[in-house]
Amino acid sequence: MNFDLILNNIARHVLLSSSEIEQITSAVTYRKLARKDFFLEEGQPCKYIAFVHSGALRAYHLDAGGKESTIMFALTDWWITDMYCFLNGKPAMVFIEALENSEIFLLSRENLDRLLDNLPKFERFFRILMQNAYTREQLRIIENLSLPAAKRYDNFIARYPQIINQVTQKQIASYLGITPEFLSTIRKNKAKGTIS
Amino acid sequence: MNFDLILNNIARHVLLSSSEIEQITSAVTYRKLARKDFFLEEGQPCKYIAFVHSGALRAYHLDAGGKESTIMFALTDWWITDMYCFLNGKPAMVFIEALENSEIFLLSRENLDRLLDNLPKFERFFRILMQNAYTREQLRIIENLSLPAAKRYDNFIARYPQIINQVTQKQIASYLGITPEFLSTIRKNKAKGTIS
DNA sequence: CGTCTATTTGAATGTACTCAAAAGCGGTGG
DNA sequence: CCACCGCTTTTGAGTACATTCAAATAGACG
Repeated sequence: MNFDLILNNIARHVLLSSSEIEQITSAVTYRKLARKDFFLEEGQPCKYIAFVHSGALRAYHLDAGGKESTIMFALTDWWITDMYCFLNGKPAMVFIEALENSEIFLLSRENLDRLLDNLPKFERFFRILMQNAYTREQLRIIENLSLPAAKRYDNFIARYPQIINQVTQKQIASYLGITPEFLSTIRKNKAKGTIS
Repeated sequence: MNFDLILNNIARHVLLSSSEIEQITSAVTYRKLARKDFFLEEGQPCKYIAFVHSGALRAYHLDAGGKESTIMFALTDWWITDMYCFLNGKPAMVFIEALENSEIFLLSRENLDRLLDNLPKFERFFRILMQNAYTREQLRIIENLSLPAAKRYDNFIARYPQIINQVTQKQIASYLGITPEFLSTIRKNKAKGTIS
């Protein structure tokens, strides 16, 4: 089992001793997901937080009318779960599916709590993880409120340039809160402006 | 100086010893804000996180066209700042103004870091604060993407029933991402449905 | 009391959506 | 490995939701 990626992800924020490394690696479990497998389904208990070792996942909400709203993408080296339901023991509000064959590390609520209780470094790491998640979502809210769809698309592409190879336009549209048809016309208009 | 409210806010998540209480109370400073005073202005350094001891604040973004987008409200017993800029030392992206005469406690970045370094309990408290902030924003994003404006308004009123006495409709509209005129017609339609 | 801002109302406009159909592309199985 | 099938993307027409602009009314603050 290769823990380099997940340990480096943590070590980017806190320095880990070999004992701490040992406790962390023994707290997580490895799992493979095939393309289109679900890591989590709406209504199910959300028992784990996932670290993406390889591949790509997507979390989305499905409303009564069947409309998908993409909450987040998680590429390699990202953490993902339905955080509210994971932390509060509620049934999941979202689906999380593998966009391609993926490998993830799972951390259960009980093991997370044990790490938080026993390793001050991990408490700090998780605090920083939550800080970053919060400020990222805050920024997304500011953009959703203040920018038109075309500009939000530009920013998305600029911020996550590598993502376009792994997700469909339909999925990007549902992340931006617009229809795939409308994203298509946005892209057409953009192309018109370009001299090639 | 009455620290009961802020200490209780923290003690809701972690138990504090008298030494810890002493370190926390000596890390914060008290400040009064008159109605319409700014706690923070766009472009300025964001040096503090604020705890609202009394009154109410509002954070909003102002775009090039002069349109306001309300990021969050903070009533009594809430924490507020431009978290991204506070944590990363960037100039503020938002204005934070007092909606009425208010009293706040300020915690500087340096003092926050000291508390995080010296008090594991405070690190835990702040982690939980960030967790809650993150999951709240996540929920807001889901609603913004999947619900029509009228439903978002209902949810807002249901979630923060006391807030309607302290903020204007114009401010609520800018929180929901719609114009005040449109919120007005939403309310009119709602009233029509009601037999009184 | 007077002024300034918020709220309501209505008309005209525009942005983004729905529906439908054609074209493109990718995955899968023969 | 190619051909088919299904899903994604594009395109266009018609529509609906929400905006802009303007003006009248109401309400709040100094």
